Amino acid sequence: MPFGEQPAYLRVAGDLRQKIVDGHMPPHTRLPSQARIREEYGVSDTVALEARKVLMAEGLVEGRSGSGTYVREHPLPRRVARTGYRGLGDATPFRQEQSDEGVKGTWESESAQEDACPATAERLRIAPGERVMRTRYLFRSEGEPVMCSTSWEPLSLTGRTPVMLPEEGPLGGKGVVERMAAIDLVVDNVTEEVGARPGLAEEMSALGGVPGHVVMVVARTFFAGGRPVETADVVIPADRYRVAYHLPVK
Amino acid sequence: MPFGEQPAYLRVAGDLRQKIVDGHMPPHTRLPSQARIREEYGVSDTVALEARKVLMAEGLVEGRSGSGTYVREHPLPRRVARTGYRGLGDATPFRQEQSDEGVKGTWESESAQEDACPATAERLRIAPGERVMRTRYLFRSEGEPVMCSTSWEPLSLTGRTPVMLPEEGPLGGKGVVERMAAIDLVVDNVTEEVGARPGLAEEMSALGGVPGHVVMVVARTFFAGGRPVETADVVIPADRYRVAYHLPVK
DNA sequence: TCGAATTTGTGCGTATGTATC
DNA sequence: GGATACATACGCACAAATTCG
Repeated sequence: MPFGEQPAYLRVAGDLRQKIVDGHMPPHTRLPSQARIREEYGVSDTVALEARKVLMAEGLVEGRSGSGTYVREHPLPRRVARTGYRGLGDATPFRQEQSDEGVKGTWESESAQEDACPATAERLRIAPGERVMRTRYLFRSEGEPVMCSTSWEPLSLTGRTPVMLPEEGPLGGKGVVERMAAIDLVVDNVTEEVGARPGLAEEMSALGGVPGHVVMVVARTFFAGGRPVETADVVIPADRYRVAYHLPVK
Repeated sequence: MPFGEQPAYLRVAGDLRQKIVDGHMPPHTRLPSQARIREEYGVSDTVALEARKVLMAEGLVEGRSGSGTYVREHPLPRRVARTGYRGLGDATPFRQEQSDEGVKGTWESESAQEDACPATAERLRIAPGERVMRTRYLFRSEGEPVMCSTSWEPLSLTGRTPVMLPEEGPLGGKGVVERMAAIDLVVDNVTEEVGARPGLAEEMSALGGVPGHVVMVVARTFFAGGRPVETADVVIPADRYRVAYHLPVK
């Protein structure tokens, strides 16, 4: 390989990538077969294979054994979890999207008491093993599952109050801010930490994707007077959505 | 290959992975060399190579040419891009981290003029093809590359002013807010849209990873009086970092 | 329905360049 | 400089899946 040049398989991958992002090879187009690549670029079988592997790892194409290698759809991600928390009832990212963009949303939930695991305990600043209310959500937009989340609330705060179960009673489904207000806890701060990783098989089957697709995980914690009152992990498929924040400067 | 068995390279990779997560091979341990693997598992050179590639793609190990393949530190994700934009000079996520966590950071940059592509034009609310200043950054912390970004500023705002080049002149490297203040543009708002996807080969080689590792992309736009003055894509490896936001409620 | 051709995916052996020790 | 080790590259073989006549 001549001096200062990039490896052949990256050069081939780069050329094919260009044609994909340029639109010369729209989604569902079949890439040249390994043999064709070998001929067209004058490279070996190994180089053609490695080039395809790079594009597959990047999620741009998908190999179908016996058939070919195809350009995948790259859907325009929609915004979700638009923040600013400008009003009551904006408690979950989903309810926000609902109000912000007029999307009809529905959700299912399931609550149960459990002992706080160490990670949850640290986020809620309680002792590990203390009782918490865990609620799992699956949010849908027009019937399609779009994200799921798990939230935890310390029972030392909500136990034996009307808002102990997030989705039941007069304030059921109203969001953390309103529910906590009902028991004289003024939610005034929230932290969100956004991470990303390959989706687990469980999550992706619930969200209608395939394992290995990238998901974003928003670890959100609500505070009332410096004290954590709820924390949640929101799992969002990254190929369809973005998490948007709007902040003042200074 | 016998019936119902997984590929040899996955079997070898699985065995090595077990030893790593079990703690039998703690961080900084050197893996058996390709030749040793070939002998110990009775497989070919290719299989040993593919097995190492799997572990590298999973981020568990890191190959150092001429030296060996080493178990990587288990990366507890650190916070980055802590927001709130509480003060001047907090213009880039990196500079924030610098001030927030006392991390010594350095960066390289390279600026050039170009025509705005349609996507950039929309974000800056200018006409496609209008001239912009593009600046590419690679940020390092203690020598290690941690994130990279590309920013665009309309030359209709900064052209023929002392702050046209972000990293030169008296305000070079001072951040968007201060630089724009110097030409009487008061930056008062910022939007950040967080997405995630598999990293491209180019990005990951710059960031010390391999293609396919998950990255987060923060699309940030600064506004002055409702008008976009700078937009940037910040690429952050998701296995090592999280993007943290702290927001008031209401 | 069968079978041939194509294509991906896996696997083997080898050779060479280059970084590190 | 020499030995070691990774990284790239070439050429080949075969199984499984798919496509198509």
